Amino acid sequence: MEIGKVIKQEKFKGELHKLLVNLIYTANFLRGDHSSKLKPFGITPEQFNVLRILRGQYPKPATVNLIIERMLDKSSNASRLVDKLKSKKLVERTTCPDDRRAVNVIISDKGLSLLEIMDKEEENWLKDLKTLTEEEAKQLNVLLDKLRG
Amino acid sequence: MEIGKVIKQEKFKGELHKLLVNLIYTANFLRGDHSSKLKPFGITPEQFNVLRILRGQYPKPATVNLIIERMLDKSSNASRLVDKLKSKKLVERTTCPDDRRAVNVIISDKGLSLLEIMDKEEENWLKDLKTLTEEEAKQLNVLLDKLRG
DNA sequence: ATGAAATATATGTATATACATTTACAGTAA
DNA sequence: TTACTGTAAATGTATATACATATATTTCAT
Repeated sequence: MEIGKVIKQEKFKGELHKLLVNLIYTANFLRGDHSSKLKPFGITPEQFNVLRILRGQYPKPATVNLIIERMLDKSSNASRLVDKLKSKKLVERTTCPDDRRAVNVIISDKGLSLLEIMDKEEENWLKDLKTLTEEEAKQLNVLLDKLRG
Repeated sequence: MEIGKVIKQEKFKGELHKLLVNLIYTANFLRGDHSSKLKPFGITPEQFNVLRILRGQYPKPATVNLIIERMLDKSSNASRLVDKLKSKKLVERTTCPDDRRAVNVIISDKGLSLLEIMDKEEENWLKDLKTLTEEEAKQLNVLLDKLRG
């Protein structure tokens, strides 16, 4: 459905303005959707994001800095997110021997197997979202990249 | 910059998967940007959103329900947002005489003039984002609408 | 080696969010 | 009327977020 109809507000100052509204609405929509898919597994989208970053590094450790650098939402508090994941035993955290200010965070076996289960869930989620062709998705990616300048 | 480079993670399970990541990243990016533009005026993007909804209704009042229906982020607590705006004297709230469960919320003169100032700010913001042509923005809008199914 | 600046992470704290529950009222059927 | 169901908004509460600040180290200039 066209975004103007969705939010019952058809007045926009041009396509770019409409696009901002559309993007924020769509991202919230997707985040809510994603969030409810993850909920049964007891993790939030941000925690999921961190786990994936850690799996990307595995078996190398990641520092909190590396996590921040790669996170989708920079404003989240990576240190406390790691804390949460540690208390769920999904990651392990040790002080970095080379630089005692830093910490080495590594995804645990439990974390890896949780991600494996969730990979399948994500596939299903993507299937539900298959309203776009691969070509259209590609086009969207190009335009979003361009939008960020 | 291409999203894979931005988050230093080039492995995606296809364009659709990449798109989800790109959308969430881009929306966070825009929200952060918007948020910092609004900060000098002492309001958050969500409060701004509510003010705009109220201006759209003006001079008719809006109920909290109408606000929720039109908000970009449904999860926000509209009742408390209205509270915040009221304490800043940007809106007025009265119980609805026809239905004493409901409230009539209406944007105040102070709220209207704040929005007028911010309209100009938003124009500048949009100018900064003019990396897309009107045609490309239009195309993005169509694709986002399609994505939400 | 010593102190100043830079860096990595953690913490304090105010505010915001998510979600369940409550309160107050309205509509409706026996 | 009474009791039942539905609805609008407000509230309680646990958790999360934003942002400033603190702590512990490292680096670098002298």
